[in-house]
Amino acid sequence: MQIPSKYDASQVEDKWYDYWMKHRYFHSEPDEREPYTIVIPPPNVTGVLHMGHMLNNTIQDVLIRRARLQGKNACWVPGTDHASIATEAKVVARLKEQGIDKNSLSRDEFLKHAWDWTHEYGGVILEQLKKLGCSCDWDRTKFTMDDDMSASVIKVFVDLYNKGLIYRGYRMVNWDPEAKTTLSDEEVIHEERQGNLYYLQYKIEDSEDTLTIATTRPETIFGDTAICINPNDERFSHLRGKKAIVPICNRVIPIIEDDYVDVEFGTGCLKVTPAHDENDKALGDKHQLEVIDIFNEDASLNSFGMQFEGQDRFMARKAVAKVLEETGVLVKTETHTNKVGTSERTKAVIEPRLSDQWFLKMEDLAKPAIKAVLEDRDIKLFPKKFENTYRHWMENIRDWNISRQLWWGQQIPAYYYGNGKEDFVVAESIEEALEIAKKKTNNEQLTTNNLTQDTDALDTWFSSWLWPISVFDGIRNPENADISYYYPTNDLVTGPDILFFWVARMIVSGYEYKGERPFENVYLTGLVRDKQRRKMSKQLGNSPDALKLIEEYGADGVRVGLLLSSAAGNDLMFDEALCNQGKGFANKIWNAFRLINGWEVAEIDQPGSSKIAVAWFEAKFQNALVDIEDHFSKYRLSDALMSMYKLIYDDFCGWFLEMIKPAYQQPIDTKTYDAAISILENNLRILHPFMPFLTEEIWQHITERQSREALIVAKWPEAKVVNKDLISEFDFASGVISGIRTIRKQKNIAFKDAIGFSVINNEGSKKTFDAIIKKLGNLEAIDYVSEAVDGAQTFRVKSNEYFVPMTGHIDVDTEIKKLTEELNYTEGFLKSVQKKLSNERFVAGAPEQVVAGEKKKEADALAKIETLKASLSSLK
RNA sequence: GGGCGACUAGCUCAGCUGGUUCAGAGCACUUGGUUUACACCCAAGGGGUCAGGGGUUCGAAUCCCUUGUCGCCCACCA
Repeated sequence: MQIPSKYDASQVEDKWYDYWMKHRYFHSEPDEREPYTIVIPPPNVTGVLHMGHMLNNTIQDVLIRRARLQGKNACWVPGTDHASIATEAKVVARLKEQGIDKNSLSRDEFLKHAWDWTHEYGGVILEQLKKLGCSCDWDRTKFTMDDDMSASVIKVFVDLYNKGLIYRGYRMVNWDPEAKTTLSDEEVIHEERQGNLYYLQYKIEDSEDTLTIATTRPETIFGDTAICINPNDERFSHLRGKKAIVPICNRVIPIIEDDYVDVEFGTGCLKVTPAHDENDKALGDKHQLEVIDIFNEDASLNSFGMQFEGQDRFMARKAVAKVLEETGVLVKTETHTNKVGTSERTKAVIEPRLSDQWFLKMEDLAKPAIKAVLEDRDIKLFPKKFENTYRHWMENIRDWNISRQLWWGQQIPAYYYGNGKEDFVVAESIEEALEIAKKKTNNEQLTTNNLTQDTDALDTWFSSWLWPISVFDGIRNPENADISYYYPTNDLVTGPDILFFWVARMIVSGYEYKGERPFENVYLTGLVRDKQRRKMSKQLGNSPDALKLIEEYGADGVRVGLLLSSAAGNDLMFDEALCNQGKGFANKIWNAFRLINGWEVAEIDQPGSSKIAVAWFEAKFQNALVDIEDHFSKYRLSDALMSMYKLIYDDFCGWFLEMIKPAYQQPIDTKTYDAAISILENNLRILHPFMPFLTEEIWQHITERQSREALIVAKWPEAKVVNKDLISEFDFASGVISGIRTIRKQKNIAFKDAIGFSVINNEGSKKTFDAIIKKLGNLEAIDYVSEAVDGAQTFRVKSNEYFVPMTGHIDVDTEIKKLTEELNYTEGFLKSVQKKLSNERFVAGAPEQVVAGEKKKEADALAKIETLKASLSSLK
């Protein structure tokens, strides 16, 4: 059978994915094994795969595949999120393209369009995850708006309401004028913006006095209901109790005093607009000021804006400023940078707005979640630095605005039976609501027709915060077999940007609804950036097409590329060159397989060099296994991968295969061949989580004649005792081999020409690897001698001296120069060691081990100096 | 404004509670190589006052202080 010398991922990947699916290897059912569970951070149902997803899901797949190999019952639950605000915006935009105005549709009609959209695009991203090799249990795929998922959300809402934790309140909230909905505080991103500070002159009633006020938002003067000065500010003491006149609209407003006002800032007086600023609202409440809302829901001015009615706030700002300037009210403008809240989703500038909204009280709910992470350490965050961030947020947690003025989402299960603010009941269904309403009103005549459901939908995060429970139906059926078996889940892999949105809230809901943690470890990945450290984004166009990358480098190549340099929590500087390195690695392994596969096996004796090679690699493998285990325990996946990379590239391909490789067209002995196969298989086992396709392909090639199960469900290698002595003996031997190669290079001796070789074994080194040195150095023999060999090139490893006899002329001067340099260096080194050792405080203060180490260095250096001197004198 | 974290080779990063893992890795680079597994390869190399300054110590990349630069999170100053 002809095997191509280049590994072609495209020929392989779909084949194995189908094979795994067909054999249902990804599927999990509760059994007697230990469970290992991950729930996917559900991507937006209509989203497409980007680099962040690739990284995130590669990590999850590595973890889940490793757990599967370790014999655990691995279950990775996939799914998508309805992403109410983003999806609704997309649907509205699409309708607009079709000439349909959302407002002309009924809620049900709109939802039908939204579901059509969801069915059309929904799940594309999940199909893309399959290309990446993700071994999710697709039978368990969930969507946050599935009937059972929505029912869980509603049930939780009702429960929290009945516990008194959900309330409806008239509050200042974050209003997104573009999406025309409120947002939670977490969905507001503060950005620094360059703006102006406008100095406006207000007239004082019945007086010639004026008052200058600095504001960033002149258009809000129509909502002014007071001027505030600091009571301690003597500059304004003459204005106490007087009234000011708002320019343009000429409303007369009181001048109030409050020490909230900073005398240093601006002019030391503040215009108070209670409808459009949270602080002003607080001031207004304190001083019982009128509240004038001047904006429509799209943040254009309403009738209070007079001639500016209908203008957008930013247009109005300019227009108002212009009129104020013309009328002499605007005395000056200064540039001013300030932080502006923007919508996470629509990027629109947030407008503080007073409205009736639903809130969840967080303070008490947060307590067990704080304790779990920071005191009991039941949940561990990787990297640990995020615990500080978590603490800060949780300890200053504010009530969560959970209502959205959207249709795409779970509709709030509150039913109004009258016009009063409190005339509502909360229930899981309208029928239940009716019963409660009847009791509450003592009115048996009420029918469902008298009830109107609240039109708001719930924040998407109010459904995803239940994800680890609701995907197992643990809200509706708390004792069911799945939730009992899979919950709590093990690891959660996500980005730090949703630590508050999602992770913290899942912890909260986990303790509230299951009484225990939702997961044990949280692996927070970094952002994927480009080489220039820029965030990858659609606008910049610097985000590569995920599927194209997979086409070009293979899923395995991309996975390796992503993980080669991505420590938890550190941003990942993505470079396609890394994927190419991954692809190259795949090809390297492929060719190692080709080499072994091509050998003819014969019943011949095993050479001593092969026997020791096998023992040595086994030691290296076990040593690496310990390292890898340690890296995994710390979620250092890059380091685990790098350990494997070096093990396979250097130790396996570079050394081991060269050690056992039979001479050209010679057969290999059975013992060595079997050992090589078994070693290759172990390599494939540990590498499988990172490179599932390539490893499965080779595994199946090997096992063609043995008919075993697929690699995906094979067993992770067992840990054995590491033979450290063998490893260090070889490290010495490899130094000798390097020395030989260097001389070959310097003297242009082709590898195929065997050379003579002698050694003065001052170190008393063992001869374990002599056969290997002979083979890899292509030596005629290794002669142990006690005298320096004349007419030879020399090199030293520690105090051992090695000689390669040369037939031609030896350049004595060059040899002397080389030896002298080495001698000078070693003497300098010895001097520094001896200086340390002659320092009494060092000898007294340092631990014994360290002092012994220094003494050993001294002895080694002395021995080496002796041999160098001997060589030198013999040359002279 | 408050907090957190980083700064080590050209690049990306390891270096835990001070001393044999102490100056490292991978990539890149230089030089040589048609050694029949692989040029997506092999071999041999070069390269860093561990951001600057100070301190503690017998000993500091590692601990402390300070300056600088960058990043992130939080925060209602018009």
